[in-house]
Amino acid sequence: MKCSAPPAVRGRPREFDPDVALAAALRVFWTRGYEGASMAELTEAMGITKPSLYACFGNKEALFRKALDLYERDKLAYVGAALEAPTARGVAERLLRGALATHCGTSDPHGCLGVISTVACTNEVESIRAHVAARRASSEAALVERFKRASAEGDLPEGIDPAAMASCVTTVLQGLSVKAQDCACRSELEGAVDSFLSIWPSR
Amino acid sequence: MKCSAPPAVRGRPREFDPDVALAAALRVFWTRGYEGASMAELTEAMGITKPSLYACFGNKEALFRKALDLYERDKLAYVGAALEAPTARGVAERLLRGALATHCGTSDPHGCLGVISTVACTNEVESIRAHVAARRASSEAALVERFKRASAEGDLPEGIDPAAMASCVTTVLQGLSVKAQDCACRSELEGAVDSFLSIWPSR
DNA sequence: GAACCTATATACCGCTCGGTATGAAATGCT
DNA sequence: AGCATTTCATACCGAGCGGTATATAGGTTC
Repeated sequence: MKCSAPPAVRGRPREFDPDVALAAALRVFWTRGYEGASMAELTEAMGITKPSLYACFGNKEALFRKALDLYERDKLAYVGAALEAPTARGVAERLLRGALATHCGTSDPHGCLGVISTVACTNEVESIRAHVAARRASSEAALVERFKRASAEGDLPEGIDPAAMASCVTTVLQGLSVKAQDCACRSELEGAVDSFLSIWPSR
Repeated sequence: MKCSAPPAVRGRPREFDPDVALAAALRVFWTRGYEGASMAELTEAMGITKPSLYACFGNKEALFRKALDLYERDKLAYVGAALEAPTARGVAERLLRGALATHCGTSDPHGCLGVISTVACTNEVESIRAHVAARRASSEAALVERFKRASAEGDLPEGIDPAAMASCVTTVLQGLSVKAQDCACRSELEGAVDSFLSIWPSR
């Protein structure tokens, strides 16, 4: 088997890099939401024409799903890393600070693409909502497991229900995403995060 | 001056009740968001035709603003009432429980119309975002003042910044609105609220 | 070079969007 | 009765939407 080196493509070679184009599409979806992003805006940002987009990515929904994959892989990596913090409080702090950095930074659009998609998508694109909801559910389930472990390790006070506490943390995370979209000032959100962490129950 | 009793309207009388129609429009906006609500869906839900809608309410944006007024008057009354609770914790609890009842009930659409409008509105309808943001800002400012008073009264621990704590509470509120839209199960959100209140700093 | 394959560019499709012109129907005023 | 005025119902408007047909340009393989 010698199928490597030059991919040996037949026909005219593609003039754009799909990864670069997908990253550009992600920024548009992140800024406008799924329905707010028009094909015209997408193609312009990606620097390609509509037939090229459809040939390479399928259709708008398939493009969005690929963008969502990229988003979770690149921008939501902090979530997985946060779960490995040694204490429950450390997990919460990494999650909240990571959300602050990701959704309220200077180089990327503000807010969370998942939240935007969940809140904004209506009518026909319910499949996207379901897709995003499923991912979030699995992410929250992992946090619940992590907090159950923390509870067993005596890392959370006995009166605290791990699952409810995980739900509380994700609630704050999603609230931060909403506020990041219109407040624009990171300092206020940092205050909210600091407050939440300051009332975190000590073991 | 005898200008009362019969309004003495000239011309063909209107065949629908604007208040009822506006309430129906509110439900549509609440469910679909501003951009997701089409004029066809609105007119059908309101039981009137498009010319009647435009004659009575102006245009889609004006209709939305009137619906937003109705929403805040009818559905967000608990916010003002919450501020009159005797303690800061009581204020927070009334706000959170009120949000739960309003955004996660059985008779109304789930989620918060303000959050939906902020997150979903893109492009041209930025004026609506600004309008909603201004209202939320004034609401949050009132909460900050209330917490400052609580702090002065020794109702909040000294290490807690009232403004940051207010921001934290509104963050949770908005997070609840997001979760209410896709989780559907109120019990989980009650757990999040209970957790938050259970870690509330005692004076 | 010829055959073949694939990406590009342009123009176009049907559809839905928010918004409106037009004429008929229903009331109060005189 | 007849007129003025306002609402109602139907049909329509231009614009933008997601998606595509067609033809040309740019490559590899033989």
